[in-house]
Amino acid sequence: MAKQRPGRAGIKDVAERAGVSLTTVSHVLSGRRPVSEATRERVEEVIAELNYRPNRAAQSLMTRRTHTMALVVPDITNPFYPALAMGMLDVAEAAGFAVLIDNTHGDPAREELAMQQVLERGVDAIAFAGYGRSLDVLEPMIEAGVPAVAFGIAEASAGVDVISSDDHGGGYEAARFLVESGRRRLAFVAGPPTEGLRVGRLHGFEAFLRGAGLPARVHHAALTRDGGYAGTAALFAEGVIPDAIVANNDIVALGVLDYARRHGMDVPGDLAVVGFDDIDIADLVHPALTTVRVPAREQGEAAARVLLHRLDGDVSAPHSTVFPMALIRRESA
Amino acid sequence: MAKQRPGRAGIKDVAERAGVSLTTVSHVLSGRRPVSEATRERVEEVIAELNYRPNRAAQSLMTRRTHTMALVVPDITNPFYPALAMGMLDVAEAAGFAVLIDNTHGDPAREELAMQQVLERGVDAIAFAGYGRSLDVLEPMIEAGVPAVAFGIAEASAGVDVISSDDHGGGYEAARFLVESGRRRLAFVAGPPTEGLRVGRLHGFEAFLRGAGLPARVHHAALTRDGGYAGTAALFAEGVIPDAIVANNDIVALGVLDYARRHGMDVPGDLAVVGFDDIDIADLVHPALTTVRVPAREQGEAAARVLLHRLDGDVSAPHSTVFPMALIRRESA
DNA sequence: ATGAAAGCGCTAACAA
DNA sequence: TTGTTAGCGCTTTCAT
Repeated sequence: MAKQRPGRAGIKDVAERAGVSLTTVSHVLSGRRPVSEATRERVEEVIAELNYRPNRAAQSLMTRRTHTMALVVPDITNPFYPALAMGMLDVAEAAGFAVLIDNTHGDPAREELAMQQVLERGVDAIAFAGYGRSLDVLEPMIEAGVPAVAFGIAEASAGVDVISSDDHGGGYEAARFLVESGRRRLAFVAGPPTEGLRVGRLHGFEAFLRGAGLPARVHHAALTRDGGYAGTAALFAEGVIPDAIVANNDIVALGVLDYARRHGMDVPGDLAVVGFDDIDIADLVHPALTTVRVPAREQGEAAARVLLHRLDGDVSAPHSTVFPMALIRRESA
Repeated sequence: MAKQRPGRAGIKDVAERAGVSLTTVSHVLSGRRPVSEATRERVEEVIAELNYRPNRAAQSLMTRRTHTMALVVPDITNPFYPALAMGMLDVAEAAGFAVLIDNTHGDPAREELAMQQVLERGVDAIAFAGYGRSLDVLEPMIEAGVPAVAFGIAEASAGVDVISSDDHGGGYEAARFLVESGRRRLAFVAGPPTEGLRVGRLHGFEAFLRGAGLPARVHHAALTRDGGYAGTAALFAEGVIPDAIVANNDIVALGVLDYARRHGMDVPGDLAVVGFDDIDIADLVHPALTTVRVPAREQGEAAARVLLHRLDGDVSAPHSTVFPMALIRRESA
């Protein structure tokens, strides 16, 4: 009777074969209403026999739920995001949700496109990672009542939950660690001064040193390996020779290491180096990089959990979850 | 009149407001039947006014198409897959498809679950990457008529297209390059002999040397950094001292580099080292690793394209696409 | 060139 | 505990 793609059984087939109504079958599946043990068994038998699987499209049409969430990232190729994605996938899938990934290349136009998709497809919730820009893109989600979380922004704003890591604390700890291991002439290779995101790292670093009554030298450079090299060169060229350098991220730290190697310095003997992120390569380079780890996987898990809660009816005020960063001691400091 | 989630307009609203029938609106959207210029304009106006977006679930119910493909990978955290994913995402999205990513952790149970999902959700096509195991998991897809492509398997088999890279050629080129740059005592640190996948690299390596009348030493070790170290140690311990080592992948090559550094060898002076994959870190270590690049992004793009073709009605015999590998010359050889 | 009407496969009042 | 019935928002014959 049901036609679906030949071979695919429909709820109608099940009902017929089991000698019950559509409704009953629907209810043994959803459990939203009591069904006698005998009937349930019979139906379940038939379901197995026919290898019946409900059609999600039809379900969604009625329930307005797709059991799908979207993860929007600027660059899936940046190792931070796969780690985050894995965390999100694991908890989402465990809850029966599928995850749709969108790669925007940081392009605002594609970000908006992603939002359109979410709306059209009836995606139930969205996790958004941009490059530190504002949350305006999420406006349509809020309007449509689609639960949303954003990564990396410190403040939970109107309608969106926020997941981030404690950059300030990480910078603070890095400085503290260095000072406690005897360093006194610390410097920080930061990103361009305009870069709004991740300045917490620098601020935390400065905060500790201020408290310790030690000077904090800072050089702004590009957030690249070359930037790290150049920044270090600048630091060594002008003023006091540093005995420890904290880099804004691991890639930059690699540039610092390059400089040290090129100039025959011993790391960590002559110069201690600390990075941020704990990217995969951090423990593969030589000397292995001491770094402040940002919990990517955990953020992904948290995002999925928050979203799941919201879908479960949690309507409390938007929440901000901040993950502590952890100093990973390796060889470079 | 239409109720949807308050604020969301339905096709009915558009029809009413434009003073035409549902049918007409549907057709200006799909273009599947001529509509007078005047009507089309009016309808499009209203669509814009109401910010109308068709409901995909309803569409799918009729058309049996979700404009969604699934990408199933064993470990999204392995840098190869994000690159592949990005390629796939870019071409899929350009064609109006969304991509659902599944991370199986290489677990057969989760692989099967992914297949179930694909079936239930009516995903239109699937790209599958396993850990070199058989394609039996894809059986349900073939049965259901869902276009499927598999990565890394050389032979296109019943019902599934295949995308892979030319491991044999890569191994061959690595050996050739080394010999042409004057090396004569080449060795290969391979994975466990049981490992079916990626032996092409070794075979290609051996093939060239055989042709060149040169001996090919091989040591099997774990496919880890430590494995690379141990394999190298073994090679140096027994028999002729090699002047060039090709490692089964970059991580293993890192282990080789470790050994060289530890024993005060100059790379590439005393020992040339070549890896496989060109993972991100390859050009970040010191010395920067010469490696044979496997085209991850390209494979993802190709997969999406093949799938799109199949969905377009291409019913030719399953095809196998093999991408050439490219030797990336850096400092280690 | 346009409309009316019949579903797609399912859920959810409302009855019994 | 179970069944009847009316849609969900859209596409698609079949008429006009």
